[in-house]
Amino acid sequence: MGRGTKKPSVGSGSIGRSVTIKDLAGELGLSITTISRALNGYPDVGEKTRKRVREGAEKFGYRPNRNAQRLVTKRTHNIAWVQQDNDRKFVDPHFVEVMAGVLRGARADNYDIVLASDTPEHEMRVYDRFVNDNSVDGFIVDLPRENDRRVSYLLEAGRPFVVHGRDGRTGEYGWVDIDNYGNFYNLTRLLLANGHRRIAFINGDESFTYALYRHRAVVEALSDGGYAQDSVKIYNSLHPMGDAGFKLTTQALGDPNVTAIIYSSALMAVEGHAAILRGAGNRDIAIATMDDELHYIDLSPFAGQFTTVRSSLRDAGAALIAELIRQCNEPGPGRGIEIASIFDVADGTDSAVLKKPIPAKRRQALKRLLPA
Amino acid sequence: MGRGTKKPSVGSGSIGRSVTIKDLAGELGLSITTISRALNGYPDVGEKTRKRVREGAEKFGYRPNRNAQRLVTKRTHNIAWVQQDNDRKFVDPHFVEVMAGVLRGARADNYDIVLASDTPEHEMRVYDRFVNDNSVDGFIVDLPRENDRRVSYLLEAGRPFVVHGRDGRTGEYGWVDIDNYGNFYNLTRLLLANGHRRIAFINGDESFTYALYRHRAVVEALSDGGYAQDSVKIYNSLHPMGDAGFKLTTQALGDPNVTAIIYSSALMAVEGHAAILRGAGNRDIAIATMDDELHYIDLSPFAGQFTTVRSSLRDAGAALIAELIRQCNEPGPGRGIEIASIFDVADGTDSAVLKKPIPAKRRQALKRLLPA
DNA sequence: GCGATTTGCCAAAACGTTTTAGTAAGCTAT
DNA sequence: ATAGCTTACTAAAACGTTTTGGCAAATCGC
Repeated sequence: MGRGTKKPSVGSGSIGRSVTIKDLAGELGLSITTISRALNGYPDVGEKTRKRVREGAEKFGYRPNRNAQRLVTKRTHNIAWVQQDNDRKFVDPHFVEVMAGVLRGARADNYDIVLASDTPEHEMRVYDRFVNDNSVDGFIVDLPRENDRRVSYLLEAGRPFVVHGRDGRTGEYGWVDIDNYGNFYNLTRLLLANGHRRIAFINGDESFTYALYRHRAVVEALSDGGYAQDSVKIYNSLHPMGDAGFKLTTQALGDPNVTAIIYSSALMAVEGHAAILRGAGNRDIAIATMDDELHYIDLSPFAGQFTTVRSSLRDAGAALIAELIRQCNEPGPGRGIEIASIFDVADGTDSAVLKKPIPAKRRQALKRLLPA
Repeated sequence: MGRGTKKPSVGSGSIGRSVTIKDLAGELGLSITTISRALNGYPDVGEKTRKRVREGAEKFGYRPNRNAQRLVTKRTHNIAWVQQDNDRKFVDPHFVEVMAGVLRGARADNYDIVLASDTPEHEMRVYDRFVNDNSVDGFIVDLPRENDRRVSYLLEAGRPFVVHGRDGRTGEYGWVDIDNYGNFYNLTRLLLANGHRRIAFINGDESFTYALYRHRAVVEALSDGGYAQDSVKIYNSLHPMGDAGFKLTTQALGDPNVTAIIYSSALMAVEGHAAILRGAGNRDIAIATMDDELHYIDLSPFAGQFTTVRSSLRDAGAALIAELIRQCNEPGPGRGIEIASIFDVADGTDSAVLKKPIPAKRRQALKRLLPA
């Protein structure tokens, strides 16, 4: 018995059933317990036996069935990442960059990413499914809004998750973010200090916190410096990519007094630059932009021309998955991680103002969630 | 017995173990067989009972453990998609668009996408892992090269897979592709017929078949029409995004006789357009480009100005997953699916030439793999 | 040389489903 | 009334691992 109790696998074998731990145990004359414990590094296996098992596994092509492992260990080594299937903006190209970092980090710890999408109305049922069907260990949450329902849900469900960005709530949860407020506060101060009195700010969709905080930062930099609120005019690109930079820049240039434009994304800055060349080639417009180090938008030709705040989205992705895996391994609340940003000011720009700290009361509003 | 043989779940319950089929069976006074068969639509369950089970499942929040299901059914409803972690070009932004289509299609059939990456040297070990550990039902293969090793491997392994693009081999495998050859053959003919005698072609990385076939098409359109081979100069952007369009366009404009530029991607066309405005604003350069309907590059402002060949990458993604799921359900060889493309010629362009078919011998070379 | 400890291995239970192979009860036709 | 059929349910096996608890042999201390 044992051998022969089962129909022999059909045909060429390439598609036949795979070799199981029982097969390997049979071949090596060992128990399945020993195979399992040998392969999983338990100390109660002799070194000779362990070697024999390793070689046998290699020779017979034994690969543990992932589903059986998951069933018993209750760990899947899978992380869910749910995208909104929104007709206007399905997935942001910035997402690709974050994902590159996430995938690289995941690989190091043998995790995979499970991607799914649903419409905004039904988005939560995907979380519900993943929370309840034991198919993932944790979640990545993207593009948070204030008091994001996904965060509330996952906090309630008690599952590991990390947010890329902050959702503004008080209380502990895992996030990875840059200092959106500080960066745009400083960018605004910098332009003002350099004499710009009419600035356009081409921001993203302010229903997302990253854009909301940037907006607040710009407004508060004005009031803190005693400048008129109409020193900055804010344009929003709800669809933050595409020709938005081009169109909104053209619109902004309609005001002949504008001398500087701040962009929320390098993608828009590059398009905006084209619009400036086309529509206002004779005007000298200063460009300041967030630079997420999108690998497919090379800003190097504009070095010295644009003022940039640089922070790698790929690094953010790596930090996201690292924190998430940490949460999967050690129970307890999630941690917040702030990623550094680096200023590169355009040639001829006086950057002395950057050395002055942002007023404490201002910082506090958004810093309160930072780890101690 | 039944009730009480198990420790009650601890505390608040939110993080407690989830309700199993056995729990539900106990609550409803039915066997687990009946629960399973009721929920899975088997006919040998009374309608009253089925209703009671459905409502009970809802009430107690029963969700089948996915890993247990997968273990016994040997179907995961997961599809693997492996990305190359290549420092230069991790993931192409076009990828996002395809993924949007794939995710939407996957959702309809309750599939999820499992994403992983590895370096080019180790790429195959990821396929090896997925082929052998029972964690996915099939594969999506991206950006094929000629005689792609991934295709060879999966064909050998006998696993369902679909290639986005063709790898040039004879023999049956699943793919979804546009007619790269035909589209660029026609684009070239069109420009030649409209009097352009010096054309720049800004192509992608020709180690990928999509770009290779486009190159061949352009060359053969010249020879078929009896034009000198130097009527077209080909530039390659190994890194097909970013400022490549800008730089290569600037380079192409160095030849004062150039009157038309063909782009392999709208992303480059838009950048190239900026370069033309900047560097050759006074010259009249015709632009023709592939338009993949990238949602974040809106070409509508250029309607009538650019000649485009349009085909939705999102639709391609939907076709990819549909064919893959078909393969998972019915054994047998994969099918090839060609996605339609639509020409929109720039205002004032004579498009009569497009009505003439491509010479049969030309078509044949690339058509041989099409389904009958 | 003998009891205690350590080493190296294993049988069986458990994980949570689906599927197989029934069976008992209720009908139907004669 | 009974053989046969249908309906509605179920016990038990199976999927392929990990983990628990144990046990025999080898080693150690003295």
